[in-house]
Amino acid sequence: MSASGGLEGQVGFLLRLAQEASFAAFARRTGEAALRPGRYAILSLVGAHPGISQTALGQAAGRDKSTLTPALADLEKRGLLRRDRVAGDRRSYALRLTPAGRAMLTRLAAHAAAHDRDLDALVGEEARDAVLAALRRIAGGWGES
Amino acid sequence: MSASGGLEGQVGFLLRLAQEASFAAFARRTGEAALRPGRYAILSLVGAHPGISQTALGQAAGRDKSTLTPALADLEKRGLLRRDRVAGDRRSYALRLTPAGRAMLTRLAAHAAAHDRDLDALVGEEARDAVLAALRRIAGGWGES
DNA sequence: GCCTGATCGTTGGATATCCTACGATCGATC
DNA sequence: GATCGATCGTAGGATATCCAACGATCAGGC
Repeated sequence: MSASGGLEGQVGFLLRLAQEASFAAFARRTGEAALRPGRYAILSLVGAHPGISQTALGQAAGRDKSTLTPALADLEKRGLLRRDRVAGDRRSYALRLTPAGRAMLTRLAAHAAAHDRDLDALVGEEARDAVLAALRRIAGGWGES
Repeated sequence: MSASGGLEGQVGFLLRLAQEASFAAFARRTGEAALRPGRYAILSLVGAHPGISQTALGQAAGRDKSTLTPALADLEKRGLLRRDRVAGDRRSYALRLTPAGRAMLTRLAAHAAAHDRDLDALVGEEARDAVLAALRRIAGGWGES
């Protein structure tokens, strides 16, 4: 970009392209036609925090809580997750994976590990830590170390 | 993520968070309430390639051509860009910035340079090149070097 | 107990994305 | 010149995103 010529134009643009390419490669790898954006993150987070609320899940996922409404409905409909009302607080749901959800998460996690190795090959194991650290800083206060 | 535990879960997730944070910071910096996703990229690319077609622009921007239709209509409506039919090919438009569009691009480019320096401060000048190279590789065949 | 402010999750609306298909147009072939 | 395949850009549809506002519910203070 002759007019801009800076890192921002490039890093912002590259971040977007890299994010889309990474997700597309991951989706291809899983062969999961129904793998939609955020599903793996949701399954991972709920798996790691059984009983988590939708508000807390949204915060952990970096997504608006209203974005989760249809995504959770989809996962529930597919039998991968269930929502139970919280005792003593009829406003809230406790989210938990079903056995099918755990099985799906296990499969996706295996694909994620393989995807991880592909990314290592792309980026180089040495640069990996630097890239992760840089992304965390760019993301801002996320997992600061 | 206890279940996943891999780079993919993290790098994919981090790429998304980093991309959103970078754009949000850039938008705040420009103070341009009307700065919407892709506008800067479009202005930059059209500025650098006067006469470019919508199809070529979509390819350069990494966006579907149908995504550009409303974005270009918006920029045209705001008087920042104009679309002229191509002589000898009534299917195509030649895209060009207007003087107002060039002025807008100049302002945004200045903000982009400042944003660039902020990113340098976040990432560290030394890591910068490594990060850019890594993002290019992850993005796949984009500006391979 | 009643009142008030806060919270949870949903809904509606606006915007952005891609995919498919379409009409208009072009280029090559006969 | 007519035909056919390809291209350009648009439209429709589906999905994902966030923001604001809402109804139901909860907690704290009086």
